[in-house]
Amino acid sequence: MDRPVLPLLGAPRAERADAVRNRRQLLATAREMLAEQGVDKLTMDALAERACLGKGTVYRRFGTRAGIFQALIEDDERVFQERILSGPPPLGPGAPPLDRLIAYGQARSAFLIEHREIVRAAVDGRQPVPAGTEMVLSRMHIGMLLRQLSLDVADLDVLAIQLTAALEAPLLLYLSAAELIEDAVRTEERTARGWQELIRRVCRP
Amino acid sequence: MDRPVLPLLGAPRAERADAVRNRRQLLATAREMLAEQGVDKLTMDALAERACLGKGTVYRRFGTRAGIFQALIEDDERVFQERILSGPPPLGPGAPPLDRLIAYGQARSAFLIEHREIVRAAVDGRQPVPAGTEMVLSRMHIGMLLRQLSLDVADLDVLAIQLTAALEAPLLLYLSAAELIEDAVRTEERTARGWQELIRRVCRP
DNA sequence: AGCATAACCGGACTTTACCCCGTTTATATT
DNA sequence: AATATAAACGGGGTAAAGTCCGGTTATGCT
Repeated sequence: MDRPVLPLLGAPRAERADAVRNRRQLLATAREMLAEQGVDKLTMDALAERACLGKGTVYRRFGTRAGIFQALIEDDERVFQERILSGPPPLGPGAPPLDRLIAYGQARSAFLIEHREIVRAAVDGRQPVPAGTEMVLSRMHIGMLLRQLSLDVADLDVLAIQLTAALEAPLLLYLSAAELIEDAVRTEERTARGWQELIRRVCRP
Repeated sequence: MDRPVLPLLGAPRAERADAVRNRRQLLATAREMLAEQGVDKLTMDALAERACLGKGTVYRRFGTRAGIFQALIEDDERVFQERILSGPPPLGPGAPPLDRLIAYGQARSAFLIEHREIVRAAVDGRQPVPAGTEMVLSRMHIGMLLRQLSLDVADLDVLAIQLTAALEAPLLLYLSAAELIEDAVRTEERTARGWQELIRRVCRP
């Protein structure tokens, strides 16, 4: 008569059905508003009202304004992650780690540029714990590929963080919005080439 | 009888004396509050009141909340910059560029860790033009040293941005506040070693 | 099915960033 | 010294973020 121990410690409990529905509803509405009016018209009040829900609900779901954008990105990241875990090489498995690493960086920066508005809005200086899980994906994947390369490096975790930062931060923090908007294509090209060269240099035996 | 053309186009005019005094006053007050009560008790109203100035003044001086922290950092950066421009080697001039590059990264990460609270508060996701001038210093200096190394690299500017990001972003975005607070010393060591190794690898002939 | 309870919901309330514009003041010119 | 003017000041006003808590509802157990 012991209960099925599925909530295996740590998964406190499955999300309630109405909660799931509301989250979907909120994310969908957020995307609509984003498409129609841009990032800064997306206020918590407006979102709640348009989704026909209370403001409290919005906050319980996402915690903070930046949290909404983090959730949106996580959502988009799922399909991106598919391409990495089971898509065709060199992005997916099958190619040599070095090629995958280069391909990953190029795909990732394209992704970040494509979602630049959301991605930047997800950065929140006030939260003590930095941003969201955004970079976890990159850090883990880059870390894994680095491990496969068996480089002679003392602290692979630190290297993974540094490379992740080199890949993502220019688009999050350092390139001016103007550069990204006016000439996204050129920026993407330079970034892609730069990444390739950086990785080649770092990973030389 | 033509006026002395000192405001040489671009320096629209010298700042008025009272404005200078008020800015100093505000920065000093901000530091006091920061030391006493931490970052998030530093509100615009509280700062204005404590400095015996109007709110409007605060905003004209700094534009935004994040702007205050950017100004504080810029202030601290001046003495840091001295060490680089005219301090003893290897940080200052005189040492080979590779050594200076490594030394710079280590000094810079120590600086960022020491000022972690302010630095993070200076990051503002809502402003379209990224952060402040914070990273300009790093990008320029790293760019200069890279140029001196005459590496065989296609796009040195991109490399400079990437390395700057690898240096700064972990401390701005990616390391959790917990790691930085609980074990700042260890974090600093790992970062410093990691930087050294990264630079060595990137700059191999 | 009925019940206990934990999770969820809503929206009024508080706090805070940021704007605006009539008033005051420093500075350059005569 | 008097004056013109551009800049700086102040503080009340707006809108948006984030908090709270009494009422409601889904879910698991009997």
